[in-house]
Amino acid sequence: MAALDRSLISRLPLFQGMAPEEQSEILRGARSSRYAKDSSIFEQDTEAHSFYVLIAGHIRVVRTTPDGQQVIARYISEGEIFGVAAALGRTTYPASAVAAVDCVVLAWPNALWPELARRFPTFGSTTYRTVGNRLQETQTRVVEMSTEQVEQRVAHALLRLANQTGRNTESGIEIDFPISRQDIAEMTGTTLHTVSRLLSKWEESGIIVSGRQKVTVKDAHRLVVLSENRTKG
Amino acid sequence: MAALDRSLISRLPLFQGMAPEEQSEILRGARSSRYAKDSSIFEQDTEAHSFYVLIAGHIRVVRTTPDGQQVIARYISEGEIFGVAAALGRTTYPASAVAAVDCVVLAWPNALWPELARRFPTFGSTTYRTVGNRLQETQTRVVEMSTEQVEQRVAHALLRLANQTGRNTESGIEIDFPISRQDIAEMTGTTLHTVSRLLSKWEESGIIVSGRQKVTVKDAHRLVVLSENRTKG
DNA sequence: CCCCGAGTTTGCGCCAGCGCAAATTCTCCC
DNA sequence: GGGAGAATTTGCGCTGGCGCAAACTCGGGG
Repeated sequence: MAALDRSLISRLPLFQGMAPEEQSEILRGARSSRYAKDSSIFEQDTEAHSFYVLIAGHIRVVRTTPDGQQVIARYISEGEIFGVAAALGRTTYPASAVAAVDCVVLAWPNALWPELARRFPTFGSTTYRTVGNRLQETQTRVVEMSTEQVEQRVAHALLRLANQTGRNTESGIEIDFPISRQDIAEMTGTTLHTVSRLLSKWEESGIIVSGRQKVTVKDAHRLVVLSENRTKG
Repeated sequence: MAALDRSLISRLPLFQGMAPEEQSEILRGARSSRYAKDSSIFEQDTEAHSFYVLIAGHIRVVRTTPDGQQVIARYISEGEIFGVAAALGRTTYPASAVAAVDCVVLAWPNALWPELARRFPTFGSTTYRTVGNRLQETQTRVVEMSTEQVEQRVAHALLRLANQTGRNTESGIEIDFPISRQDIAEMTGTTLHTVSRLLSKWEESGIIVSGRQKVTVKDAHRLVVLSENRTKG
């Protein structure tokens, strides 16, 4: 903890509106760790012992089916809380969390959750607001998978990534962590082949530029048009 | 409230492990209402003013897309809490709730949530456990839609309905509220035609019997086999 | 600097499941 | 008891997107 930049941490949305001494109190219970790229912070279906805040990096939350297929539930960005099994009364993690790049996280033992939530209501309600957002996002994804074509879903996914984790560069909005065609396929319920074909097409028409594990959105507006392109119904 | 059977209410899982006087205290803030079949308890995207517990009946939670397509998010059974926007810091409902049959519900003004959650931690944590379950179920649904064929998804949906709201009869497990082919289609991301074809096939092989807005599972085991039948991957 | 392997692209054939349309059967209301 | 509308069934043709396979390309490690 001592090594971490306190001012950086106190700027996190999770701690907004809390007095500095309250923040310190909460942070006292945490321990920080680093995770190398591709290492896992926790594994699906294992005993949940901690909840986390991502201080630096990007994390992929993945669910694996019994026959080994993977589905990416979401990406976690800096400042977000994750692995909140404790807050929802679960004893195991429903998915695995894997570092998409080298990461720094804070971890609290689950045993501390009840006390923290009681003593710092802001902390609790911010967490539950996050849970609410995720529930709604997940439901939105169900709706998309039920009603949209693959092209629209991939367009939506890219737009979401660009908004949540996009970095503005001279050439457009670049997704600032390595993401493969396979990853995008696992986010949208399709195959890497189909994603590759779509990205090729979009690159040809100047909507994006892409490379190995890299996508830059050049023309978000046209992507929005694609994502709304009704074909069913 | 006075008219309602107190013993029935105190038996709800939501109130388990609470002293009778605590239950009374909580119930004091509630008001009960009836909703006729097909009437809506609340509407998507409207200001959230209350949270609810279903005392009797079945409720369909539906999300409608901008172009009018509907997706059934879930069914609510007796005893479940729903419309918990307040607990998740939301100001509007993300979906509509429609009575699948005539219903009786208890409603609390959202303003009461913080106080209730603070004074009755059991009540709060039970609610959040429910939210956790729903988040996980919703994610499971995303995984299913990503990795399974339509036949498996419909089989899963029927099994889930049979488990959650099934009524044992001499001829099998009957889903005890009216459910159309269209409803099943909206739960599984397919069309009523495809659902109809599947149910016809299953009826022919004796796995189910079905009629107008009615499905009875006769051979759950074979349905499980179908739901696990790997074809992709 | 070159090689290896992971990531990507692209072609080709096929089929699950959708859209459309029409016929049929309940069920409830008059 | 009969009619009307809603729900369901079924046929048919088509296609989006998947599976398979092979070629290619990039980037990092030796």
